[in-house]
Amino acid sequence: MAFPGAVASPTIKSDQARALLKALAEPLRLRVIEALGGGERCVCDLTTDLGLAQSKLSFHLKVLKEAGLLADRQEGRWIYYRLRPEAIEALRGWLAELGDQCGKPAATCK
Amino acid sequence: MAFPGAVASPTIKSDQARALLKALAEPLRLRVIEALGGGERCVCDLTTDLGLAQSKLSFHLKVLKEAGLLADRQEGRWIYYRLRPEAIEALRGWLAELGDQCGKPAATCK
DNA sequence: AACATAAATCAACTAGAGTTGATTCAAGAC
DNA sequence: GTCTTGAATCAACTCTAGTTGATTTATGTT
Repeated sequence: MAFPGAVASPTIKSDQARALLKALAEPLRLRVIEALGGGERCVCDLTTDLGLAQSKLSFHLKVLKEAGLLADRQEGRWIYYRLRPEAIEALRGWLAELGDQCGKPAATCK
Repeated sequence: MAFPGAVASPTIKSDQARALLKALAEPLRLRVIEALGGGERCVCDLTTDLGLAQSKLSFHLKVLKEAGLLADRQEGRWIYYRLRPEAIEALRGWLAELGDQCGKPAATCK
């Protein structure tokens, strides 16, 4: 579980952020994310939409899900994946903190 | 050059975003970024601060620089690296767009 | 000039991430 | 029950990213 007991998520840890970054930093996975931007889709549709081998897509969906970026849902024999915008928002928050580190009253910060 | 002719940067492309994500998604590189959060430092200080082999650090600094996250400056025989907060900000902006895709009047978005 | 030091680069190696095709598992359909 | 289909899993392989130690380049010192 990527966000154990997380509801909103003002702060995530460095490790969680890294998992999100790593998951997003892959061309195919980014295409999957973008494809799911338009809404929930089943794996079968995604394979044809993106023109990917089934096992390949399955591998990347697993990575994205484990990072917390996707959620899934079963309906009959189809499995639907959808984006978890909270994850992206959490990453944005983390980046904001990272950016704010400098600009603080730090010693050598000029 | 990571941001050709970029000044602020309301919008970066998917490829640039991926380069940033990939660069940040590495434990050592994240440590470098955090170390530079306190301000500009020379390579020699970073090696001792982070306890890294020189060539190893040099490799990662190059990746970070090519992604646009760092800038460097020479002073005598020392080379100082500093954070480029614009890059982080650009990534945040890109993530915001990504998150906004859903929530739009898209067809199957429920 | 010779020497010393900071940092980048290179070649050889290692390890991890992604791919491939086959197999397995589960949920209908018949 | 058997058959079909959607999706996950697995083992073998490939490829890329990162590591290592040595070398090179550049700057400054003596």
